Amino acid sequence: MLQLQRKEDNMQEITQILNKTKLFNNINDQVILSILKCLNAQTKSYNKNDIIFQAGSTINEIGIVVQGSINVIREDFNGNSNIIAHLEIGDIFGESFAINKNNILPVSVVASSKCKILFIEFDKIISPCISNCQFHSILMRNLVNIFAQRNILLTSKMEHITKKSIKEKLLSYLNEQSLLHKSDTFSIPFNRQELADYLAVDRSALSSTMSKLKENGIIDYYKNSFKLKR
Amino acid sequence: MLQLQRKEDNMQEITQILNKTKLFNNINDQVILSILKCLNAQTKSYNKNDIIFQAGSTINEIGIVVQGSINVIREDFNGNSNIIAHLEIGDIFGESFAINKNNILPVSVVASSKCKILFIEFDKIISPCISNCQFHSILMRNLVNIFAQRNILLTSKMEHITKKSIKEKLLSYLNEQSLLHKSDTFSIPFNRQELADYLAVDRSALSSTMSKLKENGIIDYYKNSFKLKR
DNA sequence: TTCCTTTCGTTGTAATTGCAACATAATTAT
DNA sequence: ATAATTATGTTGCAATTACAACGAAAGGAA
Repeated sequence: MLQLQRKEDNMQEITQILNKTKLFNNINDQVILSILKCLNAQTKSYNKNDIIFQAGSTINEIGIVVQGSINVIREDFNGNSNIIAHLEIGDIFGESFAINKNNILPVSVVASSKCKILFIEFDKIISPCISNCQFHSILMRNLVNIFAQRNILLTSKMEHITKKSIKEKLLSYLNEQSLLHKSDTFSIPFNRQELADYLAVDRSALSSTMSKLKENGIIDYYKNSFKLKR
Repeated sequence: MLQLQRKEDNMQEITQILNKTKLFNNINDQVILSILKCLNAQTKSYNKNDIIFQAGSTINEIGIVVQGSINVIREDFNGNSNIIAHLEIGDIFGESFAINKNNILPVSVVASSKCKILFIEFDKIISPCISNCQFHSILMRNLVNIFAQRNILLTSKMEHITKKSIKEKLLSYLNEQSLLHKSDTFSIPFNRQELADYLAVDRSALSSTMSKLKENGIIDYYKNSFKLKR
């Protein structure tokens, strides 16, 4: 059963958590406090398995986990539910959907433990506040930054994954890394398993492909250090 | 050779184009004109093959195609260039990178024909303007909407594509469509080839998979109308 | 209608991949 | 140093897929 508790929380505790998030990046604690007031941010507490957002609905608030953890799940037509993300303290959710009431949630958000969520109305973030506080625009910029960053990551990942063979996927990724490092020699932030997961391929098949590429003199590598040859 | 021409354009013509774009959605022509002035938007003309944005650089302006067309290309380490997008009149580019000077362009933008680009400084969009014009926030909202929309599309596509078999990819997609239509019967906006491209699989292999699923009574379909059974 | 074009389904084959199982190397803990 | 754990490489096989080629069906145009 869903149980909600709405109460005035100690916002100072929450501030400690928020100042480590991307949304409140570059904003000091006192200012965070005043922004929270200005935005009329509210917290709600949930028990394990309580539904925070329901698939099929629309929302107008973004959520930030300030205690406990939550799962983002998708239920298929047969009722099988699938965890597609696990979010912990400091993580933000709902931002892509809260912005537009035409966006229907394709997933549900469920408390995976006793947790506390800070909600902020999207409208209040996006509209200049009455007092026209100068830090509002920093918050706004941080928000757009979060979107842009995720967009860049998703787009480039998509480019790699849509290639048809493991070889192509890998080289697509390595080429991008090479470009970003402006060098044919660079390190990547993944181990083999993580790289395989990122490229959505089997780890051993990836290892095998890498070996062949090394054998053919196309790449060289040791652990997570790579060199593109030719 | 790169040839730039900067001149005062007939902004009224451009307004006709802009009012059909997502960025200037819900903004009428006169207001667009005043926004363009407020943002000090500038146009530049390019000849075919001129470089508009160079990979490896950083940018602080978004671009909107108002004449001709452009290509987004990625060059690999061997110098082979790959067209990854073709943009036409009304299309926006650079928005994910202009927001943050730490974001290095992994792609180049090149004129694929004689073209004219409208540039708007991202800072001017994101910071409240001095005259605090009321439509600035609409523009801002439209921008964030563009980000959010693309995010949603990319995220769900990613979810489907990362599945390992064609069957799983297809069912993942169909389940989502079913959820969005809130029905087990629905139409999709793709023909077979487009669906195959979207899921990054071979068309005939997709057809074959679909036939088997129909045979096994898991789905039913006719052209682009589908029904999930059980 | 008839012709033409596009879309879709089917089939066979070669190639690729996932998977499991194991070997080896590297890292960490004791 | 030794043991335990983790990361990486290798191999064979079964399953899946891409690809090409073809034919049927559907839709449009003359």
